[in-house]
Amino acid sequence: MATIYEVAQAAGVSLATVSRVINDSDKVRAKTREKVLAAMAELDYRPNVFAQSLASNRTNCIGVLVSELHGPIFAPMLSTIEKTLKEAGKFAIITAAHCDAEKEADGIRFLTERKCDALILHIEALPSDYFLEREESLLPFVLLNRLIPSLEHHCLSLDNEEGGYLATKAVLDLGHRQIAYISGPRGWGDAEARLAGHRRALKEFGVPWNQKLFYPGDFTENAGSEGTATMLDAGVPFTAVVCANDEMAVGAMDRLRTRGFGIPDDVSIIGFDNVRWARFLFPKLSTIHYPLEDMSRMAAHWVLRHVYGDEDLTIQRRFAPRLVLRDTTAPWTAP
Amino acid sequence: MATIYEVAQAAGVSLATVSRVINDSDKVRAKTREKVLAAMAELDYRPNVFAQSLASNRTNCIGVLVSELHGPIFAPMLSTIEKTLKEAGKFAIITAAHCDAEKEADGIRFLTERKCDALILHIEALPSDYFLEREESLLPFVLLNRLIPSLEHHCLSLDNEEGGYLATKAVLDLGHRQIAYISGPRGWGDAEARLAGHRRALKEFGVPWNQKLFYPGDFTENAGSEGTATMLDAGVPFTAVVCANDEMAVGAMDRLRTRGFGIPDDVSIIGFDNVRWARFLFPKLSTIHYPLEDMSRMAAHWVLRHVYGDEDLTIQRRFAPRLVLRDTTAPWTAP
DNA sequence: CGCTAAGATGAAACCGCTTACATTCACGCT
DNA sequence: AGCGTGAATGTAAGCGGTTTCATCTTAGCG
Repeated sequence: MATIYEVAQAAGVSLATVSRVINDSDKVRAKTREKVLAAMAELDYRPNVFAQSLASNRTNCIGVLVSELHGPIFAPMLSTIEKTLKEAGKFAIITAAHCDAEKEADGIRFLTERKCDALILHIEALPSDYFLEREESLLPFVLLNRLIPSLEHHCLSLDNEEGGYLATKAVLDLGHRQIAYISGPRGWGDAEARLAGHRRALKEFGVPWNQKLFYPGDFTENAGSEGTATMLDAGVPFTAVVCANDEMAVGAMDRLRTRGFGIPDDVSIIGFDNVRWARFLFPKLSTIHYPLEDMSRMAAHWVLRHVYGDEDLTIQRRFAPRLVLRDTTAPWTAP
Repeated sequence: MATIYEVAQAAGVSLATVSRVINDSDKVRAKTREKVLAAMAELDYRPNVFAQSLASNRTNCIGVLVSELHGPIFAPMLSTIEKTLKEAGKFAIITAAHCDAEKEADGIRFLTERKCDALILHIEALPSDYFLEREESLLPFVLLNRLIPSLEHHCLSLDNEEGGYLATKAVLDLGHRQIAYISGPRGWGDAEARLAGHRRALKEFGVPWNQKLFYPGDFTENAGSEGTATMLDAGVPFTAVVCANDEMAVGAMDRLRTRGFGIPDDVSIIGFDNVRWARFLFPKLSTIHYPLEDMSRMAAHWVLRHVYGDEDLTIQRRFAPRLVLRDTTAPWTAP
């Protein structure tokens, strides 16, 4: 592979000049630039990324850390981030941390070692303090889907509470009053916020909280199924089940069906996230739309704006969920 | 950030020695090693990846090129590859090429510029010749899901023909004789092979080919839906539809349902791929299992074996699809 | 036509590490 | 004690760029 030195020779200039045309910033006479470009083309020259990064201490890489590479949330997220960055000539370095605090810290360390210009983080386990303590020392970072009070500038987040509210309000508006709820893991920000929204809706409609219509799930299909069975067996009848994500809604649907309930004739179901396959289900799943692509794109824009100085980009930090009514929800009418 | 030089000073040795303990290969006296490690810990030293790569011309990075980062095939594939490599202390650099020959070539160029130690490629558009011409000049590479005759060593592939055969045979075995087929894009290797398997099964059972029971799709849900409508309108009755992937099967199911057909009572459906949500559907989708995780892991192993010399790994290059019978297929009995 | 200043180019010092080769060290033997 | 030897360590030359600063052009102007 040709080096900058050979290009310089071929073009009859010094390496400094070649370097200048590579970083097409400095003043190089048009004629000289031509010569150099010609030589570069001739030799099929490609700058050595490592030498560049070593010398310049810049990498044009943005580190992206997520819990998993697969899954209906992360995969589209990565896809959007990568695409947006690539369009801006930047490159994403992706790593997975598997919802483990230590691995998340490792991941951040890894990306830092790689001298990324910035970090886009979807943190699941690391406490907010981690970032509060490091606001200054860490590379520039955006947190996707977390809202840390005094760090708002770094946070892009979905209003999960509002989403939880919208989901439950949707079935309340349809006349349901006996509503079961399957939550995400207790203690997780998203899950708690969605639950809080649920409770707010109940309160607003004057429906008392009933512990027997609550099941603490873990966002898996299995939890949806088990939770439904448990609540069915608890003896308190319900006409709707609100799930904190679509995955659990699938489990709930399946279990209800095997127990002989019609959806939505006997029981309405609503999920959360609006993952791609939600509309593949039968009946098509009503759910809360999580503007995942918008948020992912915005994370990339945040970096382009704040790290690379693209002033044209406007940054939105707070995102609103949206109700998507499909076929698993129906009005409730007294039998 | 501390440099190797400072570590050397702190430990009272030369940088060469520090370098030796970093690459813990060479003979360093145990006591010296201790001193150096202590100094490294003391200074919280992290080697500069770029300086290392520049000097050594090795990166510990494996380039991975796929069509998309999202989707039920690519996301799990990336996830598995990344995980396997990480466990071996290697790192994946991931890039997407969006099914475009030029972008695929760009992607390979990109990964080559980054001086990856090897390439794992899921190529969609680039012709086999590209690789035949470059077998020598390219970085070590594995092709996922393509079988190029004289390049078998580089190819991991699924027996798509056999998969196509199994799918159609499954419904034939159930007594169906009027079988519609929705294929993938004509000209794509996978799609053509699956179709060939379908035809082989038909022939084996003495069922004549009927052009009206064939619809050339494109692997999208919409194609499944449109294809089904088209064939329904063609006037040739059918009792089963075999789809070249699960996505199209969803479309087919939906369309059949809106036209008033029961699944599987009136029409059986079988897909291909066994994507994660296939069992979320109702009825649960019968399909052909694509051993995606096995193949992805094997791609990582190929690299560990052939590039990093891990002799313990055995490499399997050919993978067999497997029939997964669930609830969308039922025996056909004359009305 | 000569002088000046701005603009274009070049020389050389780094960036932080690896590695071939030279040097030193420690130790067993005669 | 002196020597030979292999192992441990040090020296210094890159790896391929960027960037500061000095030097050389060039054009404009009196």
